[in-house]
Amino acid sequence: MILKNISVDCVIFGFQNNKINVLLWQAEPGLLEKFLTTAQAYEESKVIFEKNPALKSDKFWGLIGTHLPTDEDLDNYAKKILKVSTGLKDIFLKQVQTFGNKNRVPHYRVLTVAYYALINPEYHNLELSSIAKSVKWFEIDKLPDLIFDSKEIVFSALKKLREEVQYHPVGFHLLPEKFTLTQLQTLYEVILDKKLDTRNFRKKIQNMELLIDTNKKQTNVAHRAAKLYKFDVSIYNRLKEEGLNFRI
Amino acid sequence: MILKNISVDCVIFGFQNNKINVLLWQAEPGLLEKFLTTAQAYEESKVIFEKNPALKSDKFWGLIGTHLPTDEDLDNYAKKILKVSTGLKDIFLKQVQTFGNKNRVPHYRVLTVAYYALINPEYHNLELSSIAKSVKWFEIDKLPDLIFDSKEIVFSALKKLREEVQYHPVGFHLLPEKFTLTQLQTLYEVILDKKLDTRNFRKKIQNMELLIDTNKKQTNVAHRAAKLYKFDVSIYNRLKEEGLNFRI
DNA sequence: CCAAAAGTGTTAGACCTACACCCATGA
DNA sequence: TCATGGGTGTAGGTCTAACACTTTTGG
Repeated sequence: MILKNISVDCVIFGFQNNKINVLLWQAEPGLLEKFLTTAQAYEESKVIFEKNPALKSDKFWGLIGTHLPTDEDLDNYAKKILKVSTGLKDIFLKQVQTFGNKNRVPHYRVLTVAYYALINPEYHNLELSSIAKSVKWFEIDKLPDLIFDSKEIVFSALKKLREEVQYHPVGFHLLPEKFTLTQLQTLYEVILDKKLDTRNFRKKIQNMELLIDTNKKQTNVAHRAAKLYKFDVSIYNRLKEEGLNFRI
Repeated sequence: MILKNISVDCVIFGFQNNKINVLLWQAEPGLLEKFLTTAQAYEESKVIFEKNPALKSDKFWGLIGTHLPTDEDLDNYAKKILKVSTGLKDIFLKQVQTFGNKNRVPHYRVLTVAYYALINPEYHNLELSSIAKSVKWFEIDKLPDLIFDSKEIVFSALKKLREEVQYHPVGFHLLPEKFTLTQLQTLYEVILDKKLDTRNFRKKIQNMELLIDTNKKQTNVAHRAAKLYKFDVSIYNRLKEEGLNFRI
């Protein structure tokens, strides 16, 4: 059984071509089989699809999500959606907000609990293939037409990320395991939409002692190869609790 | 009609006797009439009450809230709950999080969208009288037994407040319109659970230029009377957007 | 040897921390 | 005149902002 009045949607962010990207899908009842494990849940969801032409149109894209099955914990189910749509677990995932205006979805009263996830680019192409026809990355400033109030949800999630990134070390989740300081700086510049001073940025980062030099370097670049860093998990965990000050 | 799977609960914070207080109630179907305007919504809610003995017990207290009627916007309905339970509008109110573990409420699958509100002490006694027998302030560290996972919700809201207060000028909503710097400092000390240095605190606050001297003073105090300040609404609005750094 | 990005240090000003005494008021 | 809390300044250290050139690499 599913809860007809509640959906769980994930705003999945990636960082590619120096842009924030969002993973969207064109949901089809066929795809839902991946999520909804009982035949009944699947049938119930399908009925909802039939009633909303926008859900089936090729013109509209939507956030990855489904209605919440009655036998699933909320946070866990968001994780499950991520796992199925990207093939990944242990992804950074956080509840954004619940959207509940009464006319946000035509024909039904649906509250959407929105989450945002941050995906490491090493995994951007993994597993998407299995449901690839209708799942696609879009640059945040070139979003297609989105169903219902999904655009509002995406920008609320982005706003939340932008806030979060200033006070907690979450941005790192958008980078590969080993990254250069320039990649990190560009990431912050893109999220905060602001140019940063390279020397000051490096000093600030290095004072946090969050980064570990891997003693490796980029290869095959037509310029001086940059050092690769990873981040120190224990200091990361401490900073996550205590907060940090990244107002640069 | 109400949405049986969704409730809206408010964690209402006040600041009294130099403690954070929370407004709780012992809900009775009778009280619900104040919220649920159609007879049908009222009846449906009553049935839910009948099934959960904890809801009716005198031993347990709960957060102020009800199930969400189908014809109410989510955020607006939270405001309405506040209005009815405290008699006040234009209160600071913010969504905290949605709680959705599957067994958090016995017998039903209910997701709770939690909000927190900050109440100015000038209004602490206003209007409570109308439903007074079952609505009461409790100090945060002397909470009674709470139904379901309400205690977890209260502490999540407190954690959110504690974070919020460091980066946005929200704490002021817990003070009367005119307040002294010592009151403000005590408020921050209580929320952050940390002693602050008076001289440094005052310098920091005054540098923000958020406070306006009202040219008034306390009266009838057995010590030097403190100046009364209010805060500057335009600077408040700017800081609310830009954020501030109150990590003291 | 050229193009491209990596990497680096200093200075001036702002802000933060720690710390102790006098002032105004009502009882 | 006493008890109570209100109110203030300074010095040392740390953090921030602004700023330009040299290094390394592959082609």
